[in-house]
Amino acid sequence: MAAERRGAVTISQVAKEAGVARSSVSRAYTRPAMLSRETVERIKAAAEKLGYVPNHTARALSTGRYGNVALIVPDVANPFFPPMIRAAQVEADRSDFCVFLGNSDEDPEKEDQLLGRFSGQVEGIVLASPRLSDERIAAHALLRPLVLINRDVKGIPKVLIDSGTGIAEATKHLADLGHRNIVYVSGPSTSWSNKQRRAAVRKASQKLGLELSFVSASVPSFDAGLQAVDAILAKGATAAIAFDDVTAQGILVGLSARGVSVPREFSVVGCDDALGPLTVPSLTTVSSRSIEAGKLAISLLMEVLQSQAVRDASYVLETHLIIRSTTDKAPRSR
Amino acid sequence: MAAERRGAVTISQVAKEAGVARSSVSRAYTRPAMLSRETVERIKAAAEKLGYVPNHTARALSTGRYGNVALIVPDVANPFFPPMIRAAQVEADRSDFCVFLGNSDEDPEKEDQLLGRFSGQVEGIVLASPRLSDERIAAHALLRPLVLINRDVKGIPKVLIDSGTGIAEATKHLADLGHRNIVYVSGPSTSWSNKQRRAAVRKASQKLGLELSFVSASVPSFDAGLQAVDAILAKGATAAIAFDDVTAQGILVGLSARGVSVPREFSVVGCDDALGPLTVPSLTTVSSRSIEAGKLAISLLMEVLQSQAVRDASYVLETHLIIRSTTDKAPRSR
DNA sequence: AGTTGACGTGCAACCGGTTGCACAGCATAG
DNA sequence: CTATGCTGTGCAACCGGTTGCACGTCAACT
Repeated sequence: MAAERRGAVTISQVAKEAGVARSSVSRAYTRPAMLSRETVERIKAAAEKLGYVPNHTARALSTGRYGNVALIVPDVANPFFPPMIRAAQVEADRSDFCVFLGNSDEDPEKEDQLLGRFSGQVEGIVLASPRLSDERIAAHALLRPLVLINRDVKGIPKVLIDSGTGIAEATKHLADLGHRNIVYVSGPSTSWSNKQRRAAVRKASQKLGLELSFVSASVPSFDAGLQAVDAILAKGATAAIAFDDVTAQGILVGLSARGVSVPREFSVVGCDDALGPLTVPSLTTVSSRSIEAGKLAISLLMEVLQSQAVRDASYVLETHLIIRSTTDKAPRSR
Repeated sequence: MAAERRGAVTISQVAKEAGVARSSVSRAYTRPAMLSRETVERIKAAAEKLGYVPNHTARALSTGRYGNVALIVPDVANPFFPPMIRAAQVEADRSDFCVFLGNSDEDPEKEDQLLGRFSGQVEGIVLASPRLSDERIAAHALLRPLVLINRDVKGIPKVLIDSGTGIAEATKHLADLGHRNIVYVSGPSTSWSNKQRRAAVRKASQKLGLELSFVSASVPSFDAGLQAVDAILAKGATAAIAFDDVTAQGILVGLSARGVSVPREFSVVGCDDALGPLTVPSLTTVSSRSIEAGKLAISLLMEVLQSQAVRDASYVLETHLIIRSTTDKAPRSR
């Protein structure tokens, strides 16, 4: 057959096989219209026979186009991200790009490092829910085209999931059910989404005359939710809105462990619809649109790469409340 | 302060500035011992002054060392994989490698494509739970160092999570609880893990004199589990062992929707411990060790890259049963 | 003093593609 | 029948590094 000797088939081997110059092989792939139909066919046939695959690295060297983009997320294991990652990957694939995935472990410094390491080998970067400072983000954006998800830094293109609308609906929903005293369980302090959600719940509570208090779960995780339960109950509230679904699930399990029945005695609302109907009882939450966000971020990045001009574009995706089974009428007394 | 976007500083500029040959600049970075202390310093100073950063891509082209590895999984969104991905990434980082992540969507053909696309820009590949045929895997292994997770192809290094031991324990556990008729809900037919688990449950059932039947959920997902419930109940069994936790969770929710109480009326066992204590009731399952597998696979790959010799190494990780709350005594009658 | 060899450096070929330019062949226009 | 213009192809330089080999220098050893 073909394709032995330490790795891949090169353009030269294909050229020899097809009896043409190397440049023609190259053109058969990059500008087939420049060649006669016949020649292109012959070259493709030879390539096929030998199992030729163009070498991205070599191409990148001469064109400056790497054909790679990077996606950096704070935590792959957080169910909010995998669907986004997948969508981004599919979208990148459509433009024939490969994706580097980086995981910052919710650590700004690690994020900074990853950005540095990647920027030498990709054409552009999508930074999802960054924990990094605005200044550092802006600095990196100078070196490489950058698109943000859920972060608003001036002059940098971004996709924002506006959970504010959904959170407002959630607050209203709780008020309608008779809750007068609620808790917002906040996420990472450097998270734009957290700030936004916090602000939205505060504003809506004021408007509706609800008593609102805060409990902090600095990292969005099941355990953080679990550990926040005592603090939540101490506030004397009858309902909680959590930063995200994962935290909410921790709260759910923590409440159950303390014998507090949901939704009879206590209502819980999540955010991001990352768990779907998987919890028991199934979680009332705010839709997330993370799939669209991933897709959009990549296509935005592709646009930026095409047009060179760094457009200061923003896409805002609105959200809404999804009512399932963890919210119900406020209990009579507490 | 040179070095803006396009016109990055090259080795030639540094060479000129320092008054040496390009090769010396190169050596100042790769083999400083070959040069006199003085020359190295002069070069480094010039580089610093111009803001030189070595070009990763160019280096890769001439050395064949890309500094990248790829990790391909069937489904990022399946909770079994993210911890593994993270562990792999951390381990790769230790050797200063970047990770490309590929998602095959459980599709052998997509997997084949990804392998082809990546192999041009990485030094080695870790293929987790592949759905591809042995032949294709072997073919790719010829082109690039390859390490498998949960797949046994002769002559290719691999990390296997032996869920057989855990599954055997699970079967015994059910038998001890008085179950006489159980179901194994199988996963993807091309999955090595599935074959292994299926074989283990069959063997243990025979030994213990249990009646065993099979229901197939071709893709391991929540929905597939949900949809398998009718078939499971039709078998007249009192307990089910599912291919994985995600499927088990679907089964759990499906049973609950049909008013079947777990574990009072029906027992369920998952596999992979991907969900931890997150389900309600919390799932009895088989430990997975996916984190170790990810880490091990990368370090194995690094060894292979170092030693060139393609060692036919296998690591086998044993598993055991984790008893939580979805298994209990078999009901009196059914 | 003449050899030897280690050391430091430069030359030039390569890695696998891309691309500006030259040129041959042929059809059409003058 | 010669000018003109296209079309299709090849040549060779280039992208930014790495590396085998050759060469010059100088100290140490016969």
